[in-house]
Amino acid sequence: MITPQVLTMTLQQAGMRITPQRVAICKLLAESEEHPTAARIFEQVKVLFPSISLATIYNTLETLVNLGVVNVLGHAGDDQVHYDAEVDPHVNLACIACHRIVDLPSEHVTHLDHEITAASGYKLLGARVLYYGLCPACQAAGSPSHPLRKSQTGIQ
Amino acid sequence: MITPQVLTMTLQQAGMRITPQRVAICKLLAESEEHPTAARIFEQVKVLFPSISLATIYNTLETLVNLGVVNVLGHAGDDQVHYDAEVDPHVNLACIACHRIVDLPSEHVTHLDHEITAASGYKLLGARVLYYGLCPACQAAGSPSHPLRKSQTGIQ
DNA sequence: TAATTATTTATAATAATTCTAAATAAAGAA
DNA sequence: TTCTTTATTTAGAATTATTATAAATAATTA
Repeated sequence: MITPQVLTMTLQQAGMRITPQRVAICKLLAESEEHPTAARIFEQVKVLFPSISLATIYNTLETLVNLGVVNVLGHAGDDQVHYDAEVDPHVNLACIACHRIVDLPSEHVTHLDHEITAASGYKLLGARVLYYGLCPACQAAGSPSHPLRKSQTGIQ
Repeated sequence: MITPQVLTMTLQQAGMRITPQRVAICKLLAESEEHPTAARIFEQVKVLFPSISLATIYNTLETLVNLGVVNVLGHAGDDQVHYDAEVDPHVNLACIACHRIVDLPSEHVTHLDHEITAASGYKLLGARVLYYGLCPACQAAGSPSHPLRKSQTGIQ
């Protein structure tokens, strides 16, 4: 579990100013259970800062990603990039029916970093581990028939 | 290593017609060492089929993804979605400097499916396992200074 | 305080992807 | 084969997430 403070402190240590907008974005990212998109963050921060601009959201996200404290999950069926403030190794599980993404601790994923580093010689900066499928609830509601239609998956 | 035949047979078994355009796209996907984008596939297939449309590329990719024989890696620093015809468990490694993506076999990743299925109850349909960092060559050429600037990463 | 610099905002621009409708090709029946 | 029906492709328009730009604002320093 990451705290809002870690995010804001990271910005500060990178020489950036701690503005109220950035604090709000960091707080939302750290405390959100979902894996928000820029648009979702925008509409939530807008409640506190009605004049905030989408550009500020994108700028701050980009900075946090580049500093390595936020990961990018990519699209998850809605044409929007999802972000994850939890950068410790874990699996993200997206349901293609209800479009929710949940976190899953994983014994194997915790070892991946070292395995990859040792085998490849890469200097790792981030990861995007997203599995997709049908969650138990959506399976019970009736799984999609094959061949799958676009509206049924949407993972891109 | 997947073969072009597996892809075309999958289309056939799903009740779709085997057109020359689809065969060409399947062949390219299966034989490509890179992890191509729709635009890249388009320009390569265009050599054989000068009249092919981008819409055909997108339609075929969408179908193959929905049938589970092609995975979506998402953006890799170039604002374009990358595809991977290798759906057996492996790690995709993207270099944020040279923007190349390579495959990496992984002992841990091969076990992830079962671990996730057992722990979550999800019915898994696909995965997106992309790690990003600096490849050995780009490390030697000089790693980016912190804080990272946008043009240096580009993973989104 | 004034001067400087970083940040935010609003809006325009970009471009990947999707949609639409007409044209074309394939499959099956007679 | 030819006719009929259906699937597919094409070209181009439409959509929309994201990025870029420039003016306005806020923070910082002296």
